[in-house]
Amino acid sequence: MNERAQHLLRVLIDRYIREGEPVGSRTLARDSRLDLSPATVRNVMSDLEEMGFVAAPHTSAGRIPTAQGYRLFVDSLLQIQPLDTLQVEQLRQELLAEEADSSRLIESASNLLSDITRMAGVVTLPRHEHVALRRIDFLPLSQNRILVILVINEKEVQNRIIQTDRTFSASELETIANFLNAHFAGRDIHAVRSHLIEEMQQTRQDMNELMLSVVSVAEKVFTEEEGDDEDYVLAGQTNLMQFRELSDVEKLRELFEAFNRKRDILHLLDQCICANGVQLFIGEESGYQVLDECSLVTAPYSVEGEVIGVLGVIGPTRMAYDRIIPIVDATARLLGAALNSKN
Amino acid sequence: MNERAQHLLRVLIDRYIREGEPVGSRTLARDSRLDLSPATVRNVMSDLEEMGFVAAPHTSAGRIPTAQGYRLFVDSLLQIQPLDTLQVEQLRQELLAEEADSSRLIESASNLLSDITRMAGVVTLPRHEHVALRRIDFLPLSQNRILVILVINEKEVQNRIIQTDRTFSASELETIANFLNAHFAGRDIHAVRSHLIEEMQQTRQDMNELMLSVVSVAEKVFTEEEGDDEDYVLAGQTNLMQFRELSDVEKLRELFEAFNRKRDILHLLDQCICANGVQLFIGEESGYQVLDECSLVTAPYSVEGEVIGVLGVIGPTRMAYDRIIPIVDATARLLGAALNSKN
DNA sequence: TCTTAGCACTCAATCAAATGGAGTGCTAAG
DNA sequence: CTTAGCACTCCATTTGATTGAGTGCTAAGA
Repeated sequence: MNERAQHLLRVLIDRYIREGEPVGSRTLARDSRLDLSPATVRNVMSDLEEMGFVAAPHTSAGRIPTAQGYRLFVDSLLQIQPLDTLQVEQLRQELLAEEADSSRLIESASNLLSDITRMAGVVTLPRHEHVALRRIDFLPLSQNRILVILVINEKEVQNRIIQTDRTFSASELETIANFLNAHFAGRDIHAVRSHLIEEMQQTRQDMNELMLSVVSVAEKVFTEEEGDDEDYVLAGQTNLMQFRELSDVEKLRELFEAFNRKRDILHLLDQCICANGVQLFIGEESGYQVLDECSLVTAPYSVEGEVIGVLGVIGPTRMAYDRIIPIVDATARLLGAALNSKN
Repeated sequence: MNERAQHLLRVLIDRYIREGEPVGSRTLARDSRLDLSPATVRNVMSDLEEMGFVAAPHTSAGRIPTAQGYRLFVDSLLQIQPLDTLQVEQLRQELLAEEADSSRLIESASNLLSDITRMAGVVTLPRHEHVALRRIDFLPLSQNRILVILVINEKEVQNRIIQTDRTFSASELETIANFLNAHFAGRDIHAVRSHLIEEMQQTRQDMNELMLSVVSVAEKVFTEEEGDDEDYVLAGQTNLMQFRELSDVEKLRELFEAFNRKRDILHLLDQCICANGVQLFIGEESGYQVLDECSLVTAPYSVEGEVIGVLGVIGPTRMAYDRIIPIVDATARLLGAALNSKN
């Protein structure tokens, strides 16, 4: 595939992204500034079509890029200029607009992505490789239920209600909490759990009742912690409704249901967690039919060098990749930094 | 307006709700079982149209109900049979499917509504008339920030990060927390606040530093508490995308944006809080253009006789009111009961 | 061998006219 | 008050014609 063909492909895609209409040979010949006749361009197009980079919606329409065409485009034809510092600074301002805990930050990031790209933004919740217990508290409720308040990773609060076999008094619970806090504050929560279980087995015989209670309660708490499935925050779904190429309500519905179902999208995002930079799924590349007309631009975000999540933008395949890619990239860095600074 | 006209209107609306197509005089004459000729029916229709209960999309189409027509229909023509105990029991099961705190209950309810009606479900967060402080805890973070954990109303946990003027040590914070817990546990949070402020003014001169700290921290906490704006949980938006009458993408987009904006919808829901039972907004009645093609069926829910929120269903004006109304009604009762039992 | 002009051809989109059918309004008679 | 009859309206669908953009192919030129 020669230089000229690549150039023409680039011009075609550029124009198609801007105008949204199939590009014919005459237009392309003019746009390319190559001083070629439409006929020659047609020959080139014919080749490109054979190679699968462009396609014609019908016999007498111009050509539009295929997913494969876009792929070549972003991989080798596209030069993306990184955002200048001013823009990055603006992004940072917006992201840090409010005094924010991590979950609010995630939401901000998602909104930010959708707002500035005018497409849908998505950010996975950060996964914690090691969950350090900072503090645990119990409050008795009625009917053998206990409200457990868990502070983890310095500043994240989780609470849940657990059901126990017997009634614990307030003072009992306080004792248990004190014990756990004294012995395990700062330690990894899974380590705590296994440690407790081990301890239980070793000292089974002479275990006092308190210890037993600690274990049984802690078990409950930490087990349920496990079930904390991964998840993401989506913003700007409605932005997707203004694109001509996504104007079929039924298709749109299926797309939105996929967003609600979350599983497929999560699966895709998971794949991006190991890419060390911006990664794209263009059209059918995703492997999910609902996303056939969409592209997903993602970047992992990390704290202290460790990747803890992925964020990205979802829009029609016909999107301004050169603009979107640096935005996603920068947002990922900023989010990582923000999560870090708030430690 | 005579008996016969009412009967015909009822039959027309019944049929229109089922079939979704304008009903002509011939069909209506047959359906009504009144042994009338189409011509007679036409005369009646003409009257009904003049009175504003039905309208013809165009000259040679049948008639469809107007908002006013639906209004008369639900107010005096419709007999809704309450759900039987079996169905109610099923509802209850689903609502209580999991060990749930109140926010999860709200979500369940919303999902439940959208699932069984196949439309959109909406539930406002319960507002707390009096917010009783059960427990307050502080954890120091870096940079003069403090993590505040607030347990209110026996079992709801809120946390926020506040910024203070000076650094508080862990032990200082503990002292403050102890003070607050000892003096104010169980009291209304607003009472606590005003009490603190009052105290501050009375003892301004000889106030010790601790007391000052307590007040300044508490002020921050309780002030921000104020900003806890009302909100709702929406489910099943996508269900709305399958209705023919809502198939215009642009309109749909506006509707969804209204859902995101929340303000207008909240305003509507607020109006329902004082109705003592199911309330409807049919089509234009809502006063919001985006809802022109929609109806909103709501019911307030209450705990211990006090209304604390509203739930409802949003769908096209052409909905099976006889089925929806009792569902909304029952769900409101069940949610109230569930919130109560979990006390 | 590559490029290009020329030409026939295809196909979507648009428009106009024709047709059918569902349903109405009106009128006059029962 | 009811109803049959009739003229009329309007939508929906089909059909055919027209247009224009763009293609593929071929043969001639560089």
